[in-house]
Amino acid sequence: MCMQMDERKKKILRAIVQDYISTAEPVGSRTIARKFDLGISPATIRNEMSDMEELGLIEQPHTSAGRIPSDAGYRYYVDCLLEKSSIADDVKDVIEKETTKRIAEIQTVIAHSSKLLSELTHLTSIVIGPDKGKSAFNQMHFLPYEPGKAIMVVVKENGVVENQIVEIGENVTAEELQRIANVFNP
DNA sequence: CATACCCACAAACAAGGCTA
DNA sequence: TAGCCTTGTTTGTGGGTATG
Repeated sequence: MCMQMDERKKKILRAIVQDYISTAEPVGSRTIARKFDLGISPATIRNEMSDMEELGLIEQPHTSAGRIPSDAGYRYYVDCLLEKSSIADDVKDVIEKETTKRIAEIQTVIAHSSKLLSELTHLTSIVIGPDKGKSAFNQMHFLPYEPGKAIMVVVKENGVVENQIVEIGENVTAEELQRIANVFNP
């Protein structure tokens, strides 16, 4: 599932994704060297970035800009670089009880799932259903952005990755965000 | 052991794009 | 338009390895 890549490339890709998510600006080698303290020079980072661009993990908006994560880069980040946490047993029990109920209509299932998620998380829930010509999401992750806000990263089944800043509660922790995402993810 | 070669890395430089 | 930021390329250096 995750292509073989040395640890240094993984660190650089993680830095690019995290910095791009927080700034929404292309990330340069010098920026990475300065902000993430990887113990290597910008020139070395540039060489690694060049390799990762060949692999299709990052891309360059224009000649003199930094790099941004490609769809494949986001996918790799979500699948291979993000650490997943387990769901608490009591939460699992609630989900299992609710999901075994017989519900005939799809709209009711969606509404019911959304309501359950909101009750479990005390947050706004979002349901994305498959639509003609569009794809459903494959994985979802939330990344803390600033107090009261998080970045929602959605990886669709066709590999397309979308992200959006969403409002959350002031006191929601990163662990809680991860738990919410785990409810959606397989 | 001495030498040659390869590889990784860093520094310096030129060039292109963006912005105030 | 100047200054800044970024990239790609070139060059030099140091460490590891192979060979005679």
